Amino acid sequence: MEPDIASLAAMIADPSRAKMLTALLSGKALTATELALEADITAQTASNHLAKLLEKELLVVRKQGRHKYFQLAGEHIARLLENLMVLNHNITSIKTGPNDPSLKVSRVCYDHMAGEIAVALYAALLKQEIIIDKVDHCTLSPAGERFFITLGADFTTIKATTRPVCRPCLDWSERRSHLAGTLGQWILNDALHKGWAERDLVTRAIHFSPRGKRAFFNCYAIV
Amino acid sequence: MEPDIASLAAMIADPSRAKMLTALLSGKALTATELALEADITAQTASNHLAKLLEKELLVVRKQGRHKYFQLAGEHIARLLENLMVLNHNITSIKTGPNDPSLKVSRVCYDHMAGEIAVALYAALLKQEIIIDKVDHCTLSPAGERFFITLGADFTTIKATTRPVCRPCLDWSERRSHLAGTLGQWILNDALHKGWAERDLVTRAIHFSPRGKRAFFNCYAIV
DNA sequence: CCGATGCTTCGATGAGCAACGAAGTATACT
DNA sequence: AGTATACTTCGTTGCTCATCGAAGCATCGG
Repeated sequence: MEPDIASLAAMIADPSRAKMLTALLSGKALTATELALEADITAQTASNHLAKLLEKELLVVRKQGRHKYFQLAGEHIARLLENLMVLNHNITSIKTGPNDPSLKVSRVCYDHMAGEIAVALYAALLKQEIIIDKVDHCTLSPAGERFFITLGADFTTIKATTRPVCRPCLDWSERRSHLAGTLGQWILNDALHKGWAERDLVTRAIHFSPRGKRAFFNCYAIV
Repeated sequence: MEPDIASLAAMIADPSRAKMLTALLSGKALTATELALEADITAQTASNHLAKLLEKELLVVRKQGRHKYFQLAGEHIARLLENLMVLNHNITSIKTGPNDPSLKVSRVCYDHMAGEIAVALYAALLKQEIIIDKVDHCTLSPAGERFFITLGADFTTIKATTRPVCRPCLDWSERRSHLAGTLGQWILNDALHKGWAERDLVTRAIHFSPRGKRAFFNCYAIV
């Protein structure tokens, strides 16, 4: 028979679990109590939910002393969640984008950047033909690879995984593509590493310093 | 705040609704009673579910006399459902593929082909460089377009929509890509039109005649 | 060791909601 | 018109499951 999509969807259908999952979209590993706080429930119920999410393999866990660090089981789960956001966003809301303005400008999407700046970056990379776009996918051009090497990117590690290097990821606030994949990951890490931006300690927001933003825009020729 | 993915997921989380939705993955428009039968529930409860699915815009409806024909609201919904299938499939079952052997061989996925044959077709198109694959996307090569024109394809209509012409769609039984998009749609319609295959009247299965299968394999050089 | 912290198990409570029977509305067939 | 068919509305029932309090286990810090 057809596979059982209901039980998987049910994992996301509970509001508390949904809150936990979206919190984990930050890519950070969070402890059980942090997730309980995030979802506004007690530790007991959170424990219950987390057990279910583990059983269905939406999450993985790493035990460290008396803490348990939970993470999304992989990019595929993150993609599913973002997919749901895009669909639901298109459906329910007139007002576009998140209410929190800093989330709208720049935020983390699993392990890469999303939001206005990320969408502008994607457009800039396209314009310079660093990446080549084909409706719903993209590739890195040879010139693009050279460009990133001059920035200090190490393509032996970027290409080491089975994950694609470039992947367009639909931005639920902008409804346009931004860059995911290992290269998207590298760009975020690089910007953080160079001190151009910092991750918010509680939300998914990414805060650029004024200088950092100028440097970032200059580096990638974002207009 | 973050968008509300829970309520959308809840639509799919109910087993009866999930059955209806998977039935509609056939791409066919089904009436309320047909869907009630499919989900093994009475007409009243089905009516209830369908109202919810309409409200959340997972379905669209066309009224025709005393019948109401329901369809998926678009390819985006179909993709979401197939995504869920892939994930759930990878997670829960050891045995790969559907139990029904004819579904495993060939079935409809919204408006294109899926299953063993469709996966073999995708591989054959790749090998002949009719389509160019890049991990998670693909494009039609110029030679490929000429090839399909000799088969009688009309690219003015194929390219008329905003939908991509080629799109890889992960096959939940084979765990490999098959071809979606308007070209995937054309291939299915063409095969049906030429009498190589017929759609099952009740399930999503596609039945190739022995001659039809030979002709299909020969046409696309499937090995 | 002992208290504090993080997480889990158990049992009870309660709310949400899927399900259906019964009755109502709309359309079609003759 | 009159009956059958398709779908909807209403009210009731009953089950599932999220929630939390209480108590338990594990780990850390002194």
